[in-house]
Amino acid sequence: MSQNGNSNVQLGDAMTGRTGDATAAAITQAAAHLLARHQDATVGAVAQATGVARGTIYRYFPTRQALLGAVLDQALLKAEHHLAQANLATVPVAEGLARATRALVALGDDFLILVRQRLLSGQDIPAFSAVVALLERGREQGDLRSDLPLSCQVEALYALVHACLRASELAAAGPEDISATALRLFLEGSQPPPTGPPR
Amino acid sequence: MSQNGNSNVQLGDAMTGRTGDATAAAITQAAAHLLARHQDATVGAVAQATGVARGTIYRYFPTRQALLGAVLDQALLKAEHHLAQANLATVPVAEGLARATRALVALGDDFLILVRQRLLSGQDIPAFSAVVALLERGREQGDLRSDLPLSCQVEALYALVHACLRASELAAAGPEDISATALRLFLEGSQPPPTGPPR
Amino acid sequence: MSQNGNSNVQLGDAMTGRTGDATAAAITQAAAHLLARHQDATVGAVAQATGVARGTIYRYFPTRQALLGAVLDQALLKAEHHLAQANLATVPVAEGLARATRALVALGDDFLILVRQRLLSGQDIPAFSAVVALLERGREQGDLRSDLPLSCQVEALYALVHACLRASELAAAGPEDISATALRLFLEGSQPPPTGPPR
Amino acid sequence: MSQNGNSNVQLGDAMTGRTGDATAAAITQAAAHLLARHQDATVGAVAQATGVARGTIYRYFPTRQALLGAVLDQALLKAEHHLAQANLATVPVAEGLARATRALVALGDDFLILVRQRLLSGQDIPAFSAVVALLERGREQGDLRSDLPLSCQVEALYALVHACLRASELAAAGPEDISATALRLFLEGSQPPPTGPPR
DNA sequence: TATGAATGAGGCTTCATTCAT
DNA sequence: GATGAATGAAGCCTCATTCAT
Repeated sequence: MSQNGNSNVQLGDAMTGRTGDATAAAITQAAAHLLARHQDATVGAVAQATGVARGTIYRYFPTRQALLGAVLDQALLKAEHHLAQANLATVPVAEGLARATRALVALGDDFLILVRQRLLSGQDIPAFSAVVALLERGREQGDLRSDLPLSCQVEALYALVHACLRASELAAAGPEDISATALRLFLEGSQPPPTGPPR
Repeated sequence: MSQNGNSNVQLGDAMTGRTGDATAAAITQAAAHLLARHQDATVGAVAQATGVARGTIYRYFPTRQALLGAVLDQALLKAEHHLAQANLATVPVAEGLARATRALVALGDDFLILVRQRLLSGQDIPAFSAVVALLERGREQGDLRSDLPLSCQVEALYALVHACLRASELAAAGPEDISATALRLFLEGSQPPPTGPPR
Repeated sequence: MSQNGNSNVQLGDAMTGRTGDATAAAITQAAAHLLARHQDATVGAVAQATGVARGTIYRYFPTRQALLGAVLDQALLKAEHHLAQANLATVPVAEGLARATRALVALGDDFLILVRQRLLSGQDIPAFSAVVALLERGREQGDLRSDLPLSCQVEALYALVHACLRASELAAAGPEDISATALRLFLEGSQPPPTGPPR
Repeated sequence: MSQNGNSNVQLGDAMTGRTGDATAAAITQAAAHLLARHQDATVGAVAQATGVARGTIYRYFPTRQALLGAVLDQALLKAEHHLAQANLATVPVAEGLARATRALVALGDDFLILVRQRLLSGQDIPAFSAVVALLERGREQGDLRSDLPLSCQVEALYALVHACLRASELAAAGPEDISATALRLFLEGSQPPPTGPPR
């Protein structure tokens, strides 16, 4: 599950009623927000954003790489959770694509992180395998065109979600609008609909 | 013309034997190649990729920022040149889009650099204004759907070119295939064609 | 009080045990000692003289210039303090000159630093304005000759203190001897006293 | 004679009528002017001030140190020449001091260079030995006070010449004024003359 | 446990020096 | 003989990491 082998401490602190995990979560969350924008955010910046001292980061994550790994793990976990809840394999392709797009948009920062990781490592993100499987099924069943490489369709979907996420950051659009736009661009493209206005 | 479209080796001045310009060009070219992939490429890495010592970089570019700026300027210049040659404003929208896509793909590394710069600065790249104008014209003339924000369509086009460039890096596809795929995904989307089986 | 006149160790905060101030003071002190001799002393040299790592310098002074500025500021502060305590304006000129000379000699390294700064910047050191005022008063009251430019007399006083400080560095003379010699050279010159041995 | 062992080439160029020494002299002259002000002037600055390329410097001086040595040698030579012409040993002390002061002032940049060198190396400048001998003779013959260390008097004379040279740089005074002022400050000090107004 | 001080490796930049033309 | 390109050693600075409190 964890592709980085990070297993955070999970000791309940009976005294203070505050778990070490709460701090760790705050750190990864702040880090995720920064890393979604600057892949080279410094440990000091993460500490400042979290509101703790630099040294505290190292109490929870032995190295910067470990922190990055934990952020990735958390993003993966969230992605897996969202996509698992979408049950992509059990619904028609059209409905599955709508759910998948909504799920990816809902990931927000974590989607950006995972996609960037994909770009850097060149490897597929395991958490997205359900999406790839959905596209494959769509091609087999004739719901999606199959005259273009699958990999291009995968990239296109991610890229469109990314683009709409970014474009909407300024436009103050809600997640529903974002995912709807991304999905329509993915399926129908930018040509005008052949007959009548788009449903 | 290479996939990068970089063909600026200007050796061969038998009179003076000056290689200064050639060295500067080699540096920016190597830097562009690296920066298209790692925005934080080291000056040492650029030097090594160019095959010169670190100090030599500073003969031509006083600071790292200056080097980055030169790479950007060169990319802008090339983009302007390619797009100007495409005469986008004088042809039908469909043909214009085909030309624009081919031009963007031909930019190669420089396209990646410009798009990343756009992402970081949040500002439009002036060299791409002809493309934006083309999309606007398409929307006005009914050649493109106008029920989605223009900015999303702009982002989508760039994102699809980017995605196809990247996807093809492994697939060893030629620029013609890349641009054709990007254009089809942009116009038609991933739905199967309405009538008859694909091709 | 040491020949350098540096006595700014401010330890002793038993509560917090903080040593930050002490480290900063140790750094500026070591830097002052080096800079009094080599204006181009390396940050590494300062670190070594202080007994800390190079990076530690940057905990306290963001840049080398900031360190130099802090050393200068400290020298100015000490000079102002010493000269203020001398009450030059409230005593006869002869007594004032004796006090001023002793104060300048007591500054030690800091005097050298300020004088060098004066040489480089070409501007007057504000902390020395009381000395200039004293010389002016002496000229007006007839206690000092006024047939030579004031600026030359100012320079002469500084130069003689400087010279005697330097000359005594090898001769292991105490500050009293140094300031007495400088004062006599300044007032009486090197001619033999007209009648009888010098008092 | 040369304390640095530099013996510059002295080949007459029959073709061009220009000796290599002319270039070397131009370089040392420019270097002397810069080094009198910034002891850390770069080779590039010297080249620019001379109006030649950096590489040309290295045709005449194998290293930066060699160039500095040559500048020093030239300054020493000039000092020896000026002081030898002054015949200090053959005239009364009073006249000797006047001549010595004029000679030192006449050295200009070279005086500054030699004095700085003295300060850095801590060793006496051989070219100034005639001045030291003159001061010693003055002390023995009762023309100069001997109740202060000789070294202080030596330092004082140099310091006063230095101070007056510097003070006059702004005041646009001629060498005669400068040396007269320095000499009076050295001999009589800053006290008002005992009887009657100064000449 | 959390903090802030300290460290040192590595990146940017300058500049003395060498080399080919 | 003169030039400008190229090099590499150091110096400045940042930042990941360790340590003492």
